[in-house]
This record gives sequence, C-alpha cells and structure tokens, in this order.
Amino acid sequence: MRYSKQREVVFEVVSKSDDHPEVKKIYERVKEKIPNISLGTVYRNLNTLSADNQIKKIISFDGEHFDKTTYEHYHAYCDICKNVFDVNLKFLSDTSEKIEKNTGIKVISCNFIIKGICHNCQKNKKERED
Amino acid sequence: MRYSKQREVVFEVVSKSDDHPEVKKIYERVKEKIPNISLGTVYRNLNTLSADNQIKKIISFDGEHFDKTTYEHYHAYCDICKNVFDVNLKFLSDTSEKIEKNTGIKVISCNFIIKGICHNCQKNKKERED
DNA sequence: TTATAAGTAGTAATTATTACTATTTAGAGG
DNA sequence: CCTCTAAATAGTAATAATTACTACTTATAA
Repeated sequence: MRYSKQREVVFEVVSKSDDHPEVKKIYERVKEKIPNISLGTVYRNLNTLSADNQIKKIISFDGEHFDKTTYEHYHAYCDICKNVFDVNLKFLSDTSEKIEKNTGIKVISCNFIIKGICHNCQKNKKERED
Repeated sequence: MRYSKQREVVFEVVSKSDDHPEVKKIYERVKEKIPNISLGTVYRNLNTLSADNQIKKIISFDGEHFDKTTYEHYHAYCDICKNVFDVNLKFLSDTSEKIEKNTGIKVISCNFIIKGICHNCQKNKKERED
C-alpha cells in the first residue's frame, strides 16, 4: 500500500472520531482538510483501511459506520437517536475464538450489533410521558 | 394488519426457505406463484412481517437476508460462497437479557453475524492447495 | 531522474430501497 | 348480501448508496 495524503487524512478523521461516523460524515470532515477530495476516494480508503484492520467497519441497522477501535468489542444502535454506542461485556469476550472452536468456521471478523433504546432516549421518553 | 394473498405467499416462501434468502431471491420465488407481484410489495411485506416478528431480518455483510426462525440465534456469513449459516451456541443464549441487565439499554433485537469461511469452502480451498 | 503502477478527481453507471399514484380489495357494519 | 372505507397493490418514478470508469497525478523503486 502506497502512501497518500488523502488516505492519511481519512485515517486521521476516523481516529479522532468518538461517534462511529458514517461515510457521509467522514466525507464532510475530510473535506475540511482536503476540500476537493472525491467521495469515491473516501469510500476506497475506508474499505482499504478496514480490510487492513487499521479501522473497523460496523454494519448497523441504518448502514455502515466506522470505528477507530479495532479490538473485539460490540455496538448498540439506538432506534430513536440513531447513534451507535460501544458495548464491552465480559461474557462476550473472545467470542471469535469460542465460535471458531465450537463451530469449525474460520472466523475473519465478528459484527455484533444490538438495536435498542439508549439511556438518554429512555430518559427523554419517560419525561415526555409524565 | 389486513389479509392479503401477496403477504401470505411472501411469508410462505420465507417459511419454506432454509437458505436465508435475500430480497431478490424471495422476489423470484414469490413470482412463481404470483407472476405480476411488484417488487415494492415484496419489500413492504418483508418489512411488515419482520416488524411483526413473524420472520427475522438478518443484516449481513452483503446486505439483508431473511430467516424463517425468529427465536434468538445467530449467523455466519461465508466470505467465499456468500451463504449464511445458523449459529446456535450455549454461551450466546439469552444475550439480549444479559445486555439489558449489564448496560441498561432497552434491547429491541440483536444482530450477531460472523464473517468467516464455512466448512465446505475450507475443504475446497485445502483441496485446491494440495 | 525517470519509469511505472498505485492513487485520485470527477463523472457516469449500477444497485438497492423507498415514494408516489391510480386502482383493487379485505372485511366491518349495516 | 350490499356498501363503504381504509389498507394493500401494481407499476413507475425518485432517491440514496456504492461502484466503475477514465484521464490525470504522484509516490517510490531502480
């Protein structure tokens, strides 16, 4: 893989994002630094970077999101505010290994996403109902 | 929800499928029984049926698949043959409940999909290499 | 310094999904 | 049985997401 300024900035943007952004949002953020970058370039680099395990592609209920964190952890998608949250739970650790052992499937990656309602939206909902 | 022949056939097709078909394939199978059914009708009914928990929508690496089985279980997607397989493992049972207890997120549904290489494709790969 | 293959911008094409509209139909209430 | 009405449909158009294509640019190896 050859160096390019565009890929560096795409990586940098994802690395500095705490909100699991979608392609569209990443594109906007990258454009602040490279105004004439092409959307195709962002797509290509997000795909090469995640194939190279430098970032992680999350498959969610509303499409693809990206995560700076590549170690095995999982996500929750809020059906109200549409945000994606990290989920780190002990009983889910080493899931890849366990699945490989138990099923014989050669695991490449795991995508575990929960659809639900986040703390904030539960609170707001309750307040409206009172 | 009012009865319709179209929805009945869509449900029937998914119910009789053992292969976690995608919309396109479901559409083809339904057309054998209702040749002039509209693709939009298939989409609409797949969405209403899964919202009503009569079938399950699986979010996979290559898009949406559908499953006749609605109880909590998980899936593996083969990166070579692109098929989706059921995964039933004890240590993953009651995941919804556990997540709700541990995170406080109100869980609506869980989507756990593993990307890997299935038994058959591992075998074929090995044979080619010998 | 130069050759070349990887990467890019800009655009076109493709694919998946939803929206729209006129028409049909299930089924509730007379 | 009728009749009414809202739900559902077929067919088409529109939208959104992603990939493909092409001429140009650039990293980097020799």
